[in-house]
Amino acid sequence: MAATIKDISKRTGLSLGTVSNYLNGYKVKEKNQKLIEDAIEELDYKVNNLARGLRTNRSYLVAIVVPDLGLDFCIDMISAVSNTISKNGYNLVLCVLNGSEYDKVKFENLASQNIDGYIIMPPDETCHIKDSIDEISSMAPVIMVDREMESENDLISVTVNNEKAAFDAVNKLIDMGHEKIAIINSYNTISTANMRLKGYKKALKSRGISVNKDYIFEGKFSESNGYDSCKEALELEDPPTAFFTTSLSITKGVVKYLQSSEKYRYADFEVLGFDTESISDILSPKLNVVNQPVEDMGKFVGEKLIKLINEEEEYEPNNYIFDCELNFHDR
Amino acid sequence: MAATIKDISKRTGLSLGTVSNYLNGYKVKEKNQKLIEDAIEELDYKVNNLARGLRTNRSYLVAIVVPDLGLDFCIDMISAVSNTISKNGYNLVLCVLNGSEYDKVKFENLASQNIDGYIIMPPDETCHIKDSIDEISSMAPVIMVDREMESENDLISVTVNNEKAAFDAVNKLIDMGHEKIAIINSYNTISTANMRLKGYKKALKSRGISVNKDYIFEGKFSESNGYDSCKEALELEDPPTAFFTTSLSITKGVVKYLQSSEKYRYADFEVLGFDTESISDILSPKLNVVNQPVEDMGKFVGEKLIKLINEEEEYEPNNYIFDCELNFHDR
DNA sequence: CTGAAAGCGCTTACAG
DNA sequence: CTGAAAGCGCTTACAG
Repeated sequence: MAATIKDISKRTGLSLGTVSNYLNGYKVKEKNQKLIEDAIEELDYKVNNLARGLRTNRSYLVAIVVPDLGLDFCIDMISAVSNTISKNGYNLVLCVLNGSEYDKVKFENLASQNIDGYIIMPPDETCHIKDSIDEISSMAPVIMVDREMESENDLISVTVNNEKAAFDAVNKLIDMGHEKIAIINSYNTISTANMRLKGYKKALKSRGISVNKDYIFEGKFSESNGYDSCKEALELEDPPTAFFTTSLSITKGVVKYLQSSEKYRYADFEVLGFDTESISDILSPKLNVVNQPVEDMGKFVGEKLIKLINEEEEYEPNNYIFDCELNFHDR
Repeated sequence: MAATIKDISKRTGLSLGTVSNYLNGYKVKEKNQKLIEDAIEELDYKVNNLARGLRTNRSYLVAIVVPDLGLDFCIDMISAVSNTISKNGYNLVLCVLNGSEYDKVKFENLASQNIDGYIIMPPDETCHIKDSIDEISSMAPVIMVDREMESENDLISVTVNNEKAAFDAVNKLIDMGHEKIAIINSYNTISTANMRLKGYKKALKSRGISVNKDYIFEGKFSESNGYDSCKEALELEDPPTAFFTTSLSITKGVVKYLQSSEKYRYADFEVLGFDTESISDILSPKLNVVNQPVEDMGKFVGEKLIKLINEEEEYEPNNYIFDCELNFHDR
């Protein structure tokens, strides 16, 4: 059996309250402090967070809810958040909501753990958990990340300037001489996808290039969407010369098609994708990349959440917007 | 304030015990059951796992400790485990031990959460947490994954047949006509790396090819190790014609070097790597892959841990070994 | 600075 | 099948 505060109390002859005071950083007579420290050492005492949490209404648990561990963005976000909160003594509970029938149950399991704060990247089918988010957000601070989502309570959200990033990226492709640019995107019910499409259209228009509906592809953030859309695009009478892809998996699908095709060569097309840094270097020529500042975002989100939990800051609904970085290779 | 069992008790006129019995699936008069269910519905009552856990010594938390979220193996393992345990009402706490000075603190934070069971993929510098693992393993079931590690208490471990997989893979390269095969590996203090090196040597010997020390590279499981080692290998007087790489990141480094080199072409070398499925298809020619059955392993580990937690199974130290699958492309 | 006591929300024998 | 009571390990006013 693990030692409890009671054991420390018995061994030192001090009351529970005094031991507790020491544990929580309150003043204790130096002599007693020594006594307690020795007892802790000898009994190998560890605070029981369950008990502490029951009293203080704290679990020291932060939850991060993500739609898909296949997305580099998610992984990097988890990594950054994990780092930040662990420095503050918090642990990270990971909840993957992949659109399955279990999502609701998973979220309820989460809710029963008295989580101190939530970081949520909404899955595609947001409806599943919309109510749950509303409910949770009245219990603990919630920060929405990456994708916006309408909610009863206004929430803090942290996103990237998707429209501007797409606008800049497509402009760069035009600078390089491309006019026939396809976009392979997710559904525009997802806020990020919608914004990227907007930026794409805006860029074309700003340069006097008309938007060709045939060049706009919608599907999942998946390899097969990239693969199939690329195939379809190249079968057009007037096929595109460049591809603007809005996720790593879509980009992979496009490259896969180009590499496996007998008719086309990857090197003959310009491919520009969101979040593709990790595979850019292994291709020749390299991919062009729209980099999201995930690490910065994760750190920001983690620190913000801790402050909200500690009530060092008031919860004020706001949308924090980060800028992307373009990384074009030289040809 | 969230409703408690007390509120339900008041509203229904039943005792705390009866409500608790209902909640835990014990028999309750049908009439009372209805009463309770209505009250739960109206008050939107949710069990407080903190309180329940304090009594039952259960946190409904399973922890997974990983060395690096950059490894596909880790991600897939997390994904599989998460899926499995969430079906059983458990939540997953993620702890990333990346070899930093904070590792020890992170692990202690974990330990204070009364985790019901641990899944641990040891980081490179196992020494950091060796003691902690010994300590933890006397409190809750621990399953070691991927890498073996000596420990005071014998533990359950789940690994892949690394030696055989490497043996088979290198044999296949020899079948394809290669004799000058470099291995770019991690340090052989890591059990997986050590086993893979053994298999590599064994394969060469079994085919009468002498092991050339110049072809054996050791470093981190990192892109830069792959890149630098590949460069070094090709600068040898008698450079290799094939590369056997033991991780995704190493493989990426090798491919990156070959793609960016002016002297060499990626297509002229055979590259065979562990865990490289995710990037195989976007290269031409495709990569040869040693696939670890991560999903199966994760499911197995998750289910095993739940059984151990529920004491449906005795904890018996054992090493469960899974087989890898080779995936060679046709040239 | 310290001690005694109440209580966080739940479960668990024990009577009945 | 149900109720009263004790207790899980901690914190928190409140006296002193």
